[in-house]
Amino acid sequence: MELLRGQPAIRATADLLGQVAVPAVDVDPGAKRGETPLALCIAGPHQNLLIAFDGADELGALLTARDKPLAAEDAKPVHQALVRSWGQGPARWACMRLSALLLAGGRPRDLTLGGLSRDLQLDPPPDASLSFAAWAARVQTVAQLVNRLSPELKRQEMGWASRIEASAVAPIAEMELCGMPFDAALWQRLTREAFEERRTLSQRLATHLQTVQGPDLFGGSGVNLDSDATLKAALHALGHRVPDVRRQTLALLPPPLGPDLVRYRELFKLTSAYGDSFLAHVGLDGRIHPTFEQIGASTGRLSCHNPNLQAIVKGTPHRACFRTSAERTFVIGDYAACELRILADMSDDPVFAEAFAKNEDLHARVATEIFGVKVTKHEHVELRDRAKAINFGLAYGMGAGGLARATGTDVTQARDLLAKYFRTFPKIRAFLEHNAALGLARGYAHTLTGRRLYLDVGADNDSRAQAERIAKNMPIQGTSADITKLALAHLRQALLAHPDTLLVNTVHDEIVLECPLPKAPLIAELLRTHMSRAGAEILRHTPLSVDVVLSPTWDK
DNA sequence: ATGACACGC
DNA sequence: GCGTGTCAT
Repeated sequence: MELLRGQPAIRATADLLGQVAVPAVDVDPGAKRGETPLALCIAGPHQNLLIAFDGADELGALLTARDKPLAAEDAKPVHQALVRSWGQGPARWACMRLSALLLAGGRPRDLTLGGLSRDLQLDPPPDASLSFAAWAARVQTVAQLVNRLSPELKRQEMGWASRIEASAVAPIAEMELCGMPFDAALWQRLTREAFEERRTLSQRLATHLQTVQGPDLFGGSGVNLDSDATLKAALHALGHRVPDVRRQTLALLPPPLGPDLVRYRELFKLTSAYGDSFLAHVGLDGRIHPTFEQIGASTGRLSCHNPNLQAIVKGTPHRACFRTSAERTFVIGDYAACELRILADMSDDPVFAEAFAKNEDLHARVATEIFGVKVTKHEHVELRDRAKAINFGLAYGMGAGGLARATGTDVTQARDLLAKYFRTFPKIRAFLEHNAALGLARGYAHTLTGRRLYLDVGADNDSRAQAERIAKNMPIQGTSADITKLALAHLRQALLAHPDTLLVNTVHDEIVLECPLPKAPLIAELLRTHMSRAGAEILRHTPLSVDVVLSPTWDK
């Protein structure tokens, strides 16, 4: 097969782009791993081109400057390869994987090219490693599949959700390339200190526990503090009848044993998850480059790994290791009470609506309504805490059991509290129960943009209750994900005019930018504008308020 | 491989 | 409720 280059390649590409609305593209496997790209394949359903990837800038402009999306089997790595070689990529992608994931709606499905071809009764694609011709045939199959998946998404009322996913590919792909600026030396120092403290603490704990167990061969206590089972046994031997060795349980033990054990477990976490394994993810540029899964959770939220930047402990020195250079700053945008505002919008509850319109302290307002006494951040704080626990529980789809665990009460009391809550907010109860009934009847829950999550409803009561919780919660959590993804897409386009400003991270309802210090106020306004605009596009009448913070480190 | 735990939202 | 990562079994 002919490998085109130079002017003939550009002419052929222009021809193909004129004939095919959404052509599929792919780059060679090495290019996806970050090596210099060798070859590019562009295909329509009935034609294909193979092009030598030798720095034809004109080709890049041709592919990325169009208003229409490009298609790919898995768009993110292709986008990254295009950005690495041309400094730019298209604004939207018709990604076969993401489309199939949306249609699957949380049900297990074979997302490979072969599997999807079989599902849609297309000819099985050949093995790409066989030849250039086989590769081109595969890319052609991608073009055919995307042509079939797109109308299916529309038919299932997921056109809006899929357009959001299509425009979130570029910002997410570019965020991975950017990474977060990171102070590895500081991290190393913190880890070393944690190791030291852990060692001395483990020696002190050994002398306490030794009294029952007796010293082992090596003079230690014989109790492996890192093993839940042995630690529990040792505590039983000392007469502490603990049900488990969770932090909350250990905290109740008398000093110095209790506090020491709590601190030890803390340090254990810090030295394992945050030790050298974390440093392995520092790139050659000194920055941390995680991997984002665009539809990582069944609700539509992103997931993050290697490392998981969504689980960095707040309020610890470790967080300050994410730090910009002196002449730059983070601009951190955070949706305030996002899930609750979505709940307010979707349920049309008047009290919630008023509280958010006036920007009141919602937890205090809810507590005042439920308990019939005036509650503020200072008066009757314990009542505010209980209201807050319910509000959070609702946002996360907790049942009475979960609420009891969260508040430290028994299930009866939790049920009581929930009943009181729903008497006070009948609209919220109606909305949640409507969602549960509709979800079970239709077999899926959905967000405001049409994103679906299919429920597997078993025969038993537990499985039914589980499905109901998901049906109540997914529309809220999933709509939050829709909004954040839409904001990422808007921001990516807006930041094309600010090449010195980078999109570096996102954590569910938070977006982190990095820019030069002098333009931080401008970027802060831009971040706030686009985040609230995304909210306004999806929610019907509840404004989303966005807290924006400027900081050289990643804390708020 | 799996369960327990701890972190985030 | 949804995730990821670590360790011990």
